[in-house]
Amino acid sequence: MSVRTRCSSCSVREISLCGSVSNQAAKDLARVAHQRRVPAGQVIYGGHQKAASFSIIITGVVKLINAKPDGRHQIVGLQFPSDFLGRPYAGPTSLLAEAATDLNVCCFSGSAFENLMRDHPDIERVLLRRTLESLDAAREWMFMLGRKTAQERVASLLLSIAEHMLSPAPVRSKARQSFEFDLPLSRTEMADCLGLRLETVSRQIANLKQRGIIATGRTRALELRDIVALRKLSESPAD
Amino acid sequence: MSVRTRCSSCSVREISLCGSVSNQAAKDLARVAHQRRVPAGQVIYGGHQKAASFSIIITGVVKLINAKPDGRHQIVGLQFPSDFLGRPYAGPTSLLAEAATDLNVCCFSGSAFENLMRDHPDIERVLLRRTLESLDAAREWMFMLGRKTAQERVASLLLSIAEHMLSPAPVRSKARQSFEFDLPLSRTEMADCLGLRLETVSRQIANLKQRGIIATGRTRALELRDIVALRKLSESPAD
DNA sequence: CGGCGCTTTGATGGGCCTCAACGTGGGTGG
DNA sequence: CCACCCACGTTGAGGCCCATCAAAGCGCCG
Repeated sequence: MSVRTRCSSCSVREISLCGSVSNQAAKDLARVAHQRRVPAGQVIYGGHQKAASFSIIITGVVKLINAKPDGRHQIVGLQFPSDFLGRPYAGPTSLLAEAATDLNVCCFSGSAFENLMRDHPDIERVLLRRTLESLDAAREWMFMLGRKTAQERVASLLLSIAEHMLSPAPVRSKARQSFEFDLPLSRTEMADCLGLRLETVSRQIANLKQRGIIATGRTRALELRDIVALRKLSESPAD
Repeated sequence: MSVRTRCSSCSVREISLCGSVSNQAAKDLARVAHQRRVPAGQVIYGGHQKAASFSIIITGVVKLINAKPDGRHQIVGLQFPSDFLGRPYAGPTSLLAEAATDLNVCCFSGSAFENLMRDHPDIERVLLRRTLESLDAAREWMFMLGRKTAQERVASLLLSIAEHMLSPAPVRSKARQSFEFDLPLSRTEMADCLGLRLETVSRQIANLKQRGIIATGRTRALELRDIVALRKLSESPAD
């Protein structure tokens, strides 16, 4: 299940935490790192489990879910390759991390990683930067949940996913006007991201398809045919 | 305008950043700190200003606003006494910090503080902890924006404000069943927090008043008469 | 074929938005 | 002192967007 990591061949090394810390810190991290595969649907960490572990996503997408006892829940974050996964200094929380797709992750045991954090301030510095960026992203997301229409929300989500799925290739690149990828989320999951119902998401996607702004293949395949129009729809309330 | 700080008499020292770092770091911070008064409505930092400064709130409340060119905006955070204010490693952002009430803040110049961060890893560690807590709070808020009804939202906001305004006295304390304080926000601002319209907020407050769960004085005075009922309403969709 | 999970599409209703009018309190200047 | 104003809050009436309920289509697998 776990194998020794070969960092030199890691596809996200350059842009992940490991690539942003000192050489010594990177070496120490590598010593306690193991690669793991995680099937879609598996919970990676939950509010109750004490022994948290930390990891870096190599391939795949993770949902962060805020779930309440009464059954309502809201996806409050998506994590993509190179993103750091885990909650240092964790207190009791209702947050749940679940694999949205099959994953490859680079995994660190909780205690080992926390010791390394203490020894290497630059790890903490990088985590601080990334956490601040997550906070910015969360606040952008909050605007969407509070103020955007259903159409804007769906357009925003598709763009946001596209930007992460296709990175480091920039979505704005003039070289191509069209982009294809597989959605990592079901309609239900998209609705859970957006504060909508799955039927509403489905209708909005149908609408975008009808306008020729996107196209969908059989299952989760998606093609963005008019990024400019999609970006416009993601920011203005009406057509 | 600015006066030398007397940390020994600071009312939030114990629970603020200064109180959580090493003695040496606290001394270095004190050397570059100045107290300032900020009138309600003043912008403390905005997306465009390069030279950010950092501060700790001593008294008063600050709104963090995500404002878009088309005029829509959403309050994405409230900051209370002892909270840290500022965005290290800031990039371009549409975020705006504005005084919701008159403030007393303890202010650090941007460059001085960033130098101190480099010299004292424990400052960064404390910032990381606080940023992670802000992220948790933001994700709780996201659930509210995505999934709660208007009534739940208003109840949640009143409770959240009460918990911060009355701290460190715990709201759950059995000693008192009723709590009074002045709301730091107008109806419009509350609506901006909750992703609602001000009329909706007004109606929900009227409803709570009618049930005897809260009482309002003439202006912004608020009394929570039945915390248990309010907490219940903040978590369950219907009555 | 038939069952299952996911998606799509339709019909209906409700919760909140929108627009509008009125009430209220605090400040100002005659 | 009080008329006036203005910002803010309250209350009412109507409509729209999205939730809800329902049913059918589609791809997959045994």
